[in-house]
Amino acid sequence: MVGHCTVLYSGRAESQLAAGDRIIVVKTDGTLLIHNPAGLKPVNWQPPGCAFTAALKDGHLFLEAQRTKPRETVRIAFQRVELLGFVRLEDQAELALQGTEFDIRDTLRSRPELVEPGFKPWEKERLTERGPMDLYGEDRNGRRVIVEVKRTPAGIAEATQLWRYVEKERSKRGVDVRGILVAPSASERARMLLSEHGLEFKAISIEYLRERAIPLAIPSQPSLARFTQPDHIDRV
Amino acid sequence: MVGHCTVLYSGRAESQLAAGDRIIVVKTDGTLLIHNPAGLKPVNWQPPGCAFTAALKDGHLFLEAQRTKPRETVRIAFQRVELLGFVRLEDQAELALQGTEFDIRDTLRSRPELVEPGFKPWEKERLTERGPMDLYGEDRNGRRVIVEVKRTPAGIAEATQLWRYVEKERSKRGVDVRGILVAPSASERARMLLSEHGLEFKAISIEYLRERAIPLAIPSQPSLARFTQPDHIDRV
DNA sequence: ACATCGATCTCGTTG
DNA sequence: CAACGAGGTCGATGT
Repeated sequence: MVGHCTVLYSGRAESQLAAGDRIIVVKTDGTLLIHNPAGLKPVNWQPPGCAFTAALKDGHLFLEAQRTKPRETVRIAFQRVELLGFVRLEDQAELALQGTEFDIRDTLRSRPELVEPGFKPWEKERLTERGPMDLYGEDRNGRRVIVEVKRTPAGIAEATQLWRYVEKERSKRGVDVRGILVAPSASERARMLLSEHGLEFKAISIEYLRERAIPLAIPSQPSLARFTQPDHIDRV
Repeated sequence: MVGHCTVLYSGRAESQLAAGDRIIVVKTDGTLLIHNPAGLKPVNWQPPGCAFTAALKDGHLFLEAQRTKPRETVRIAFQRVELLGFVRLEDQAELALQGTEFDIRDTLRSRPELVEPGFKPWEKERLTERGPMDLYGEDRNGRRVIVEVKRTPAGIAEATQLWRYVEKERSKRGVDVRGILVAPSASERARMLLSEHGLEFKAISIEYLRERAIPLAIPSQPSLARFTQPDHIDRV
């Protein structure tokens, strides 16, 4: 739908939105999206699973989306409906995505020398009382090594995360536990925190890793052949 | 737009999406949204600021959205266009939102006794080399107090965040620095980490705080009167 | 149901 | 511009 409307939200927080033109999407799984003319994120929304009620009063359309757990309500009052389309959609396809942290961790597990020559990872996602460690193993000298992997530039929060794991492990096993933060880069403060606690940073090039990644099985999609870019392009 | 299409994404990561029916939204600020029939989040997207190119080839529509910084491309190949609407949207309204962490922090700053009787906060956000602290001040005995506020149940990450701030302050000022995590609740592991480092947890009720909140100026919106729920409701 | 963590996070703020 | 942190985060995974 497209229309001129006001929006009220009440639940974990509260919000009010005065009259304006918006794009509204209602999905069959109980999702509601209300989009401004600009911006990526919806100005208001409701996650899947909510119940819709609609009503007409004085020639105006009202739409309400309610969900429980938590109890939240979004109410739309239309002053004018500009466009209303109804389409039954069919979509079996699943998104194939490569380049996630998960991929990087798997690559490093099968090519541990990229972290450090002699590194022997024992486990990935080792669960501890301080949370799950990305990689856990030992170095060439038999010292315990905890590795935290990031696909984006690491900040102080990521350094702190590694510190959290290592500190507990050291208190249990003694000081002989190393911690390595593996990321494309690290902020100055992140490096500071690492060095203050005897932790290490290892820069990795994502592009380098991608070349060395275990080739992932991409679902066969003959239709993708259609993506050959055409010769003539019209600027919109 | 609504149509049967395939989607390729390449940029910070890579993705392929086989043919299916989707809802596509193109905004004038250079935003692209591609939505599955189900789910809140778009299956593919492009943030504001990208350039669109469109083309027809063999009777099929192709749409490409490209942005720089980082260089990313989303390409859509339509097998069939089910619906195409074009509307010029006008929207001056700004969302008014209450109940954020910012609101809670302001409430606690003007009613510091809700954190602890005798607590005297000094500044709103104290910027340090370990990041900005929510509240900083002293208790009734003149001891330094660092407060980290959360509006949602606190986990180990939130406890670690407070720990990060306090640890640095202690190393500079001596051990006499207190840290208090203020949140609706805290996980078992979060409480464990706090107690292991001499930090404290203070439970607050969001509802209680909302009642005591400084009344916020809600923008005058006469149109909101239209939100009176109608008598007759039709279930969709 | 809870806890933890990644995300093509996005978004605002601040230095 | 980078960095840091919130988000009505969402969503996926494991206990």
